Amino acid sequence: MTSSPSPQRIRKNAEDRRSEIVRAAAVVALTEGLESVTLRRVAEDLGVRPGLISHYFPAAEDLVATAFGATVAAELDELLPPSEATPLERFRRFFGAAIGEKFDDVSRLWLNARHLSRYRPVLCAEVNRRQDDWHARLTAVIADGIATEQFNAADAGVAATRILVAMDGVSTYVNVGEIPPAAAAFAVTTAERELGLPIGTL
Amino acid sequence: MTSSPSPQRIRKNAEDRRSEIVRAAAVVALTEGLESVTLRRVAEDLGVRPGLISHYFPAAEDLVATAFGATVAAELDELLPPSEATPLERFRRFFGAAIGEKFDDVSRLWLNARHLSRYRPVLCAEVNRRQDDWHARLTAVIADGIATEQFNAADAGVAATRILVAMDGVSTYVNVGEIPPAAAAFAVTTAERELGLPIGTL
DNA sequence: TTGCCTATTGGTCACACACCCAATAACGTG
DNA sequence: CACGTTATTGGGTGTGTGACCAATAGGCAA
Repeated sequence: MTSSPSPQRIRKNAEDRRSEIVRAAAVVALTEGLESVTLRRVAEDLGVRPGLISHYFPAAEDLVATAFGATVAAELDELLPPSEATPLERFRRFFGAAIGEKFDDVSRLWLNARHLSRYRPVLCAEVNRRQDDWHARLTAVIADGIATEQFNAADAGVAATRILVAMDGVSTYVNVGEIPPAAAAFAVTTAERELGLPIGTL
Repeated sequence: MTSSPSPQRIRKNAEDRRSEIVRAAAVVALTEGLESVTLRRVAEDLGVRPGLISHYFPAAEDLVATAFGATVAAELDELLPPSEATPLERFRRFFGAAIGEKFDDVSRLWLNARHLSRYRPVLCAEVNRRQDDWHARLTAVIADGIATEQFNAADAGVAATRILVAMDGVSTYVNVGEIPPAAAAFAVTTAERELGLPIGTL
């Protein structure tokens, strides 16, 4: 006698169920990629029928975009949180956290999303939104540093853009073997140069 | 009366047929993405049965990797051909050609391949190979420039890596709307700095 | 010309996907 | 307690994929 397949249906509050779905989708997105975020896959993880996911996300693409957005927003808050610390300290924290296994997963996710944006307009819009969030948050920190004369840069927005481009360039290699040291250091080096900091500060 | 579906079978030399298949797959890869390189799709483009593609590429993944490799190799030869020109001229030609619609397609392809490498080991190996080709070719040009004192850089290989990372960073945005000017200029700026050239040289 | 090799066909199989819909059961409200 | 809303199920449809295979026919060599 196998354990009962628990055909009991548990009815939850709509909002709770929805966020539960998004959370499960986000886990799949982060660990296995956005292509693996399917109605079946998420339903299976939640021990629920695929039709239920369809009920909350009539178009599967919306779930994918939402899962991406939720994951990336959480990561931004973790890497560059609102804080009383000095801009320099915040940057140190930022680059300190931006290494290691977990960050690689997020890099993979960005790469994934940027490629998939080619085919999925909803995801594309979400990527643009989150990209702008990052740029704005980074620009604010840099502007603060310029105002307090800890940084030396002509234009905070331009500096933010360049730092982000450098980071995106490095994370491009996340799926293809080892990242050469010269490439890995490029992001930090770029930041130090753009912010007018001595080498080795960050 | 529709035109006859031409059920006549044309038997070609194996090598010719094979390269014909790779060429068709490369076109699909460049215009519609590596995910669209399927047995059926390529067969349809050639007016042939899917089984025939299977005959030449028993594993579909091999065709995908081959199509990517062929496309990228051709692009490298076009952008950075063996030449009698000076290193500076070759760089000017390089960045001159590295803009416009066609190059965007190649950027998309790289992004595509780098993401897909996450799941497909054969493609991953091919990406690494082509990446090394690019790095080697670029390093050679830079080393030439250093030897003839047109460039000023400590390490040709490191300079090449940094320039490539910057370019990859910029091309990251190819699928997501407009590329901000500050980002677009970053690749050229990086090259000028790494090669010890005055701004605006390239 | 005969006969072999294999390029090529035509079809099938199993799988995974999104989407749709009718039936059902849980929950809140009267 | 009865009723209506809706979260949830179960199943079906259509499409796309790679892989596999037996039968066929084109071309080359003896």
